[in-house]
Amino acid sequence: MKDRYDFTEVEARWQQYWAENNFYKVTEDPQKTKYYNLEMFPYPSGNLHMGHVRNYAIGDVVSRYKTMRGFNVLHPMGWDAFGLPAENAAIKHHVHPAKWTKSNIVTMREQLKELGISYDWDREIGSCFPDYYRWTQWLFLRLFEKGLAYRKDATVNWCPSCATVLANEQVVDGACERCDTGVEKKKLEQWFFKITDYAERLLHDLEQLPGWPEKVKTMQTNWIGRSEGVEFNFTVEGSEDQISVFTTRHDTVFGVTYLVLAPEHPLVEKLTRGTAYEQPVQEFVKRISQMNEIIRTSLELEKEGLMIGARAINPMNGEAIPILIANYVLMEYGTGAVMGVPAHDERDFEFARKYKLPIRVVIQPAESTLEVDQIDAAFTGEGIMVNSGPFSGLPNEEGKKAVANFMESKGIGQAKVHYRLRDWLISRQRYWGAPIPIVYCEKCGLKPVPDQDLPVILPTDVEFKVNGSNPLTVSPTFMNTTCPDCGGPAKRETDTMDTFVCSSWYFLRFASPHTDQAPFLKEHVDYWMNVDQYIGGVEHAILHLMYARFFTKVLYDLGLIKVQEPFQNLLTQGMVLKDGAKMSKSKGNVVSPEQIIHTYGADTARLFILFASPPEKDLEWSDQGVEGCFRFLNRVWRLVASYSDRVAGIEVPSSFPKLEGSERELRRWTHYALRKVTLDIETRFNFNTAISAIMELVNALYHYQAQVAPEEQDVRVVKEGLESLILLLAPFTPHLTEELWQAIGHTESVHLQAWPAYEEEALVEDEITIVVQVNGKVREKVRVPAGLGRAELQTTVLAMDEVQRLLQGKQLVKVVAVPDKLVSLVLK
RNA sequence: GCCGAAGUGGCGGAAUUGGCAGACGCGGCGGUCUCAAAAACCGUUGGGCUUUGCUCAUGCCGGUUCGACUCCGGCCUUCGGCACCA
Repeated sequence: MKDRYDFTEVEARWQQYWAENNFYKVTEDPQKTKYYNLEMFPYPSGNLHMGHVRNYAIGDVVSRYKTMRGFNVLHPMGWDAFGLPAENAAIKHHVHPAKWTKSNIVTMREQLKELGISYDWDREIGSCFPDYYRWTQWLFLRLFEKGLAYRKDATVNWCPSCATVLANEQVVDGACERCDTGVEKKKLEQWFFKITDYAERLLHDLEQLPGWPEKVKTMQTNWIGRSEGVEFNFTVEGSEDQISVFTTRHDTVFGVTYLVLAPEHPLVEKLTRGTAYEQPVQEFVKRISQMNEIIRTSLELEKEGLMIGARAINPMNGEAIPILIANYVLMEYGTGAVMGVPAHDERDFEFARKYKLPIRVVIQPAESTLEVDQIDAAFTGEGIMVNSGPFSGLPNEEGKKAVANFMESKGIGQAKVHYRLRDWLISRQRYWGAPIPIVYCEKCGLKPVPDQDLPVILPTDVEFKVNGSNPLTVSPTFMNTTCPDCGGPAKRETDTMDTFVCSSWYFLRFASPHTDQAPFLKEHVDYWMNVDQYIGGVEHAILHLMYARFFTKVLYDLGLIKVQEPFQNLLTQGMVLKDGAKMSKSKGNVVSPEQIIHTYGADTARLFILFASPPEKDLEWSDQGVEGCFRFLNRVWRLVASYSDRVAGIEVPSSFPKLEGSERELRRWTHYALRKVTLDIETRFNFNTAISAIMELVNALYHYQAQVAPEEQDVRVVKEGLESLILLLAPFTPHLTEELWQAIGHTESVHLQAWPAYEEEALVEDEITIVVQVNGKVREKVRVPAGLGRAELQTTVLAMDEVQRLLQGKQLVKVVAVPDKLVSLVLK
């Protein structure tokens, strides 16, 4: 064995060994318990960044640990390979997106291999390849058949400079993330997935996910935004027209003093046509609709409204109240009309003050009395209903039920649940995405592409213009097709799918990555699903994780899979920071993984990133910390090298006789580390404390080496320590440990070994240090036999000279003795 | 504004069930080796003080307890998410 730790040579050699032996290939094995471990697949942007390294290092520890524990581990990797940057590269560098993406994949695959991550590369997939997106299209068609994919007019984010629609997440502070042009609102016919049909299940089934962080579940709950209320109608005075409103405060329905419609409400035009209000209302509506949504929905924007001349009748008390339109009422939520109760709603109060609308108190708080002419804020708390006809005197929560029942029995309205969640807009006016498999026939109209004609392939003979327009719309070879029904001329849909569609089912494709019969084979998916451990950044807490859950439920309903939730356990890793900020080119604080790997090796990089912080917390990068980890691995190397010749031929006995002194101490450290590392990984993924226990074992081994003369050393105890050290370190630093495992006399890979068990007896100590506290402060320490009972412990401690000295001149009020821990004395 | 998370040495962090606060690592200081340096190794390292010991100290104020980083009440700060959702 070499004296020096040559990481470059060691890492290259073992990577080659793993590749040549297809070492991490996995197949379905009904004899073994499966474990599906998945990290979020990356967008192939060109290079791995530290966030990736962290994500995949964490995942690799889990995989290698579970494998050593005897599980049949599925650990795949692929590429979320459609998306905007490829098109930007096409425009800027005149490379085709496919070519650019492929070369990025080659680079990043190489980098992942250099990190020594244990992927089954035979299962690699890429969402931009026809053998994958064929099935994305196939799944689209299943949603289409179920009515879950549909077209409707929608107001979308439009970048005039790029001539395309942007996703909400591509709009940063009201501007296009790419060219910084202000985003406009535009009405376009777009494709949607009806995720709102699944709102209740998506919300309810969160309860079935105890292995998810509370934080993520809360975020999803808020995003779905369930609210219970009633929907009921006001009648427009002197006409048959009904205005439906939704409210969660039906207990305040007798306090309604006006009605507000969204400017886009369909009745606005009808009610003002030919009246004196027509002109000003039209101007108002035009002005509001030209505002972009970011400004319009910001809280800073002052509430603005306008009377439209008509009045509405409150069905509960027959009162006629004015109708207004206002900028703060959204057409997309509820019914697009809101009842105004200024006394009990902050927004209504502000609005009523501004426009001198009447205010009527209908809920009185318990402690005080609200007077209309004195209140300076809405009262939104609990109280007793007043001025509310037959409901006066009821506590408002009870009143809610009574009003709802009354409305239902009289046919005025009904209880209803609304959600904040909107349908998922999936169409993009982009080239580099999965084409939506739809054609428009002049005669037959909108027709789905038949399954056997899939995939609808992206054409390659296209040109990318600087203005960013979708080249599909000017590609005759793509656009012109024939109708699957009548054979007549037809045009293809030129929109492509949001990349989140592709990533909503990729975890299923890993079960059968190469089949051309179906998106996945049932026997494979039923064996592997669901994902036992999913690991990725918290930035996907809502979008990706919600969409993937939605797809899973749809596929369950279609009978294609047996699980209703895709990810059993979720680990959201923290960010990698440098100087307290997220690494970014503009801040100039980027540390390149390649650079670190070439200077210190992959094992050092992995070890540092796992040691610096627990996985779910943010991690502060430290060059000196990396060096510390490198020093540690060198220390491990030299330790093993110093013993390798002496221990190679030695067998570690299955049990040791009762040892004393240094040998006993060393065994205690060995088994302490075995226990600590096992529990830290098993129960809470705290790799940082697991690694510190391994460091303590190394310190103990060095200590033993320094304290005991070479000829006195017990090589069996040493070898047990070294073997434990190497096995415990194997999931963290896979290359180094392969090398060291061989060096101490083994021929099989360290990663094929069983995870070592710890021995409780080796941890037992004969004597324990007990702390003596006086009035809560530590005053003395004493060694006593382990397991000494409460009474004996108390007697022993009280008999001590030092303790007697402390007691002098004081009165002993109370003694608390905790075996193996402390004795606490209360003195007066 | 609402929801959530977090505040511990010079720094990253540890303390798993209420029981010695600061494990492990970084950095600092002192030493060994060396002509010298690097590397490596050994020792030391929360602050203060009148230094065999005492005292302060886990964001702040209070409470419960023999005993609180940990539990309870009230605040402050930072970060993340949502934000006119009727």
